[in-house]
Amino acid sequence: MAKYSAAADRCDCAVIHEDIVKKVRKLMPDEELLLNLADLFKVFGDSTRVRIISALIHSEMCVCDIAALLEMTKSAISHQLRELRQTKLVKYRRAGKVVYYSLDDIHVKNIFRQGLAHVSEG
Amino acid sequence: MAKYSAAADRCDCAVIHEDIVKKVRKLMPDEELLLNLADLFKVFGDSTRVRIISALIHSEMCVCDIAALLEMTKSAISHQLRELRQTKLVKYRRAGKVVYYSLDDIHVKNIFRQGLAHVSEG
DNA sequence: TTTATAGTTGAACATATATTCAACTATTCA
DNA sequence: TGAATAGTTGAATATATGTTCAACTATAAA
Repeated sequence: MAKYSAAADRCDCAVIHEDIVKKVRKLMPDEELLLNLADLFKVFGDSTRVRIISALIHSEMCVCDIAALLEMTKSAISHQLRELRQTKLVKYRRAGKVVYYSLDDIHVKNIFRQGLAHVSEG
Repeated sequence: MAKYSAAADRCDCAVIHEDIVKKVRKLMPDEELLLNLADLFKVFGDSTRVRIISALIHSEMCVCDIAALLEMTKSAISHQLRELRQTKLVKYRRAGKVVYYSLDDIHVKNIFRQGLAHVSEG
């Protein structure tokens, strides 16, 4: 997410409510934390990955089974699992030729369910 | 998110654990719901939008103030606010020339905080 | 009406990213 | 050892998307 570094070292308008801007600036989390937060949600923001997570909530699964379940190639699934691994949302164990993936975070389910509650009511 | 429709009408491997695949398939939410879920998280998955949400948690703000706070142009902010409007995560009211935005969903704060808890612990 | 400011919008551009394809590694079994 | 299967990986491709730019609307004040 390297944003365009050009131009935006100053906004193109006056601050209308300086007091509010100052107040909010103090209350907001660090820039870096918000970047990490956006990156976290970005991982959830893809239908393939969401479906993988949605599956792993119910059971540990191997790559082949996930591919069959989602009707996609092993390669496509494997690429997405790598992203989920790198962001530490899933863990894996190898048993012979088979690699089993499962959720690796207490927050994953909560974040997932919270989002699900939102879109379910919508 | 129109995925590549090509080829993927069948996975390129055998199902190893048919019982698990069948069981998980039954437990998973509808395809459409998961698509909506991914779209929801996608909105949170951008640093600019996350920063906007993070600001609006603390106070209603006008476009100019948000632009000043985030050191970005009004146009860039306005484009993102439109996305947040379309997904019904923010609402707005006009007062003269000024348009004030605020959060428009009980879930937004919860989803945000849940994610924040995750990245804060790391 | 004229001017100024707040905000919006569409197109263009640059960048990010998901899937495909082919080639590869790892493990099991004969 | 050789064949078969599970899974991974890098490059290429297609697509999605965030910011910029310029032009626009809306409102207020002179």
